[in-house]
Formats: sequence, structure tokens, C-alpha cells
Amino acid sequence: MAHKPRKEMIAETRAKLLAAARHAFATQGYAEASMDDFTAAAGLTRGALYHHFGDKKGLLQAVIMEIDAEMSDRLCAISSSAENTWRGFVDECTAYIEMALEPEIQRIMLLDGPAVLGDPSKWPNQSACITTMSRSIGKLIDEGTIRSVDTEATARLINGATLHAALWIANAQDKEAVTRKAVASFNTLVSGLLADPASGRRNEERLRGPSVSVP
Amino acid sequence: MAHKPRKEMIAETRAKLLAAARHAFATQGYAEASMDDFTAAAGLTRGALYHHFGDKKGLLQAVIMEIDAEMSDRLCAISSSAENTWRGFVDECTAYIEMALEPEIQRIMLLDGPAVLGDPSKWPNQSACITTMSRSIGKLIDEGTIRSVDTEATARLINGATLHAALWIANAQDKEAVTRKAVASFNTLVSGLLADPASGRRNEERLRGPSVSVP
DNA sequence: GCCACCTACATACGGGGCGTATGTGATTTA
DNA sequence: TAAATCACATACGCCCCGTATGTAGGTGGC
Repeated sequence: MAHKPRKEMIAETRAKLLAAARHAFATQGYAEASMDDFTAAAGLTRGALYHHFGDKKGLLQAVIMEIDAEMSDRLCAISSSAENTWRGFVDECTAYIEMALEPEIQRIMLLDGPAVLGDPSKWPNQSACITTMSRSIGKLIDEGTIRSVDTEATARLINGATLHAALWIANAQDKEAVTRKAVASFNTLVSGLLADPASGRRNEERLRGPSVSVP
Repeated sequence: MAHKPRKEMIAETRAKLLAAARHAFATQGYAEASMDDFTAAAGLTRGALYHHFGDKKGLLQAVIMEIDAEMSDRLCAISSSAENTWRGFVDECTAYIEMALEPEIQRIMLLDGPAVLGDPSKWPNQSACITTMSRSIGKLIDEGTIRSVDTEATARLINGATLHAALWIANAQDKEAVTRKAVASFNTLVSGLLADPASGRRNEERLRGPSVSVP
């Protein structure tokens, strides 16, 4: 195995740079992360970085696309394995909150990403998470479970609500108590979407229990 | 009027620095704004700035506190002048969306602020907007208009939802169409809070019309 | 199989921005 | 009026980004 094929070597260095940057951005934040430092940690120099990603923003964009794809995969897996569509939708939302509690996602996707690259809806990946959630909402409308609303608008509203809830939880002292409050309020809110409010309120009681777990 | 009193001169330079920084942060963003440049634009130097605000972050914090106070005042005025509590609450939410459409607020309060200073809930001012909204929700619960939910949690969820809606609208091409969709979905969502869903759905029709105007 | 070429990456250079240390003139206090 | 304080300016060094240039190893044509 004297030499790996060239393409493979290139992909490997690219991956190493991406991983190093991702780690640095997650732990120190975009602004504080020195390109010299984390390229050196990957056994490379800034030259390689500029060759592959253009500039620091381009690097962040690449990191974000990677994380976004991972998040989307996780959400799809969750919603597709639920017993019914509505339950899958709620699971998806709570999973979103849980993901937003992860420091890496919070720092890169929720704080630095929007500040450096602008509104996520304009990101190249078109924020796959929103797309996933929009699809779930569309299914619920087709089923007649929820009222006929604009899927993207609703997805964005819910997205924003859960996201902020996660930020709140992550910075709270008593995470469990705050999580419980947030989930309860969230369930009340989304019950407004249901076509049959009465059934929604029955469901709500059932859901209030094991919705979100805190690490 | 040979010389103004000293205290007044000091307050004046502080205000000049604050205004210059606020303008620079709003138009160029925190990271791109050069302290040398905008202090010079105010007829001063970085020395004055470090004397008054400690460092660049401290300056941003001061700017944020100023804007936050202004936003809180505006929201209070709106909710207190409504015909009833629920209507005041909805007005408050739509006003929040409108404010988030202003480039200055969007850039400083929604993008750079959280990225540089961390979660707004930990800001010194405790984000007066959230407090204002929590109070409104508390009143609605006392009235029996809405169901008994945790006020802060609900305020944060709604806050996040409206905020994201605003970001979405601001970056859309057809702002009016997007605004209409967002407002409609928002009304559907918050109807989940109402104690009497049926009355809520009646109200909703009434509200769907002139809720948010786009500049 | 040799040579010109290209590509992936390293090295070198310049500029700008932040933070700090130090200086200075005006104002206050005794 | 002399000393001390304070508001602000000046000067310096460091770090970090982006670009321009260099180089070695692989690639393709003949």
C-alpha cells in the first residue's frame, strides 16, 4: 500500500481540515478560532485551507453543510419510525430541541452561522431541517390531522420556537425544570394547529410525560 | 456659554461614541466595524472608547442595552393602548415582528448580539422584551382568556417564533406574501393557548386582515 | 520512458485591527 | 495656588487574515 490513490489523499486532507475546523469552531467559536492553530493541529497549514475552501467563511459554510446534513438525517430517521404522523411530528420537534442543546450545534448552527453567513434560509443547503419539517406538516394536512396552513411558514415558526427554547434550556441552571416547562408550553401552542382541538387536548396529556429527556 | 459643565461634556462624548458604534454595527456588522474608523467619524479616538466601555464587547453590550430599552418602551406602549388584553398581546407580537424587520435590530439584536455575547437570556437587561411579553401572558391567564401555562416559557417560544418569522420575511423577495403566510400561521399557532378554542377561531378571522404591514 | 505541465500544498509577506501602556492638558479639591 | 485626578490622545506590539509566490510530486502526451 505504498501510495493511496491521489483522489483519496486529497479527500482525506479535506476531511481532516473540515474536522479540525469543526472542532475549533465548536469549542472556541468562529471569531476566536485561529486558522493557523487548528490547521497546525491537523498537521497542515493555512495554504491547504485556502486552496480547498477559499476563505474562512467558505470553511464555515462547508462545516455548516456537513452538520446540516447530519441533522436532517437524524430528523428523518426519527419522524419516519414513529407510529403515526402526528406523533412523528412531535418527536421531530422534541428531537430538534435536543439537538439544539448540543454545544456544537448551538454554537455553530444557531449563533455563529447566522451572524457570519446571514439568515439560514439563504444558505445553499436551504436548511434541510426546515424542508424535513415542512414535509411532515404537509403530511399532517393531507391526513386531516391538522388545519390547512402554509407548511413552510409553520415549519419556520416552530423551528424558531424550539430553537429558542433550546438556547434557553442550555443556559439555564435547572435544565430539567426548564425543559419540562418549555415542552408543556410547546404542546399547548402546537395544539392550535389541530383540526380537532378537543382530541388535541386529550393527546396533550398523554404527550406531556416522556417528551424530552435531558442529558 | 464658554464651557458646558464637565459632567455634561462627558455624557456627550459617551453618547457620541455610542451613536457612532450603533450606526457602524448596524450597517457593517460587529466584526467588520473598525473601532478606529467609527471613533474617528465621531471626532474621537479609540482611547476614549476604551476609557468608557472597556473593550469592543463592552461597547456592543452598551449598544444592545440602549436598543433593548427602546424596544421595551415601544412594546409597552402598544400593549397598554389596546382595547383588551388579548388584542394587546397579539398587537405586541406583530409589533415584535415589525421591529425585527428593521435592519438595525435584526443585525445587532438578533445576529451579532447572540453570537458575541451569548444567549440573550443571560444579558444584563434580562432582555426586557421577554419580560414585557411574559407580563402580558400573565394577565391573560389571570383573566381566564388563555390556559394556564408557564409565562416565561411561552414568552420565549413565541419570541423565537416571531423572531424567525421576521428573519424569514426580511430575506424574502415578496415580503408581503411571506408576511401574510407567517401571520396566518402564527395566529393558528397561538390559538392553541386560548381557553376557548372556538372563540379563538372566530377571533382569528377578524385578526387575519390588518395584522402586520410591510414597509 | 521522458519531459512539460498541472495541482496540492507550504512558505513568505504585508496590512489592518485590537488591546495596553503611557503621555498630557484641563478640571477639581484642599 | 499647588497637587491630584480624570478624560482622552498617542504610541507600540501582537495576532490574525488574505494573497502572492515557491515547490515537490503526480499526470498526461509522444
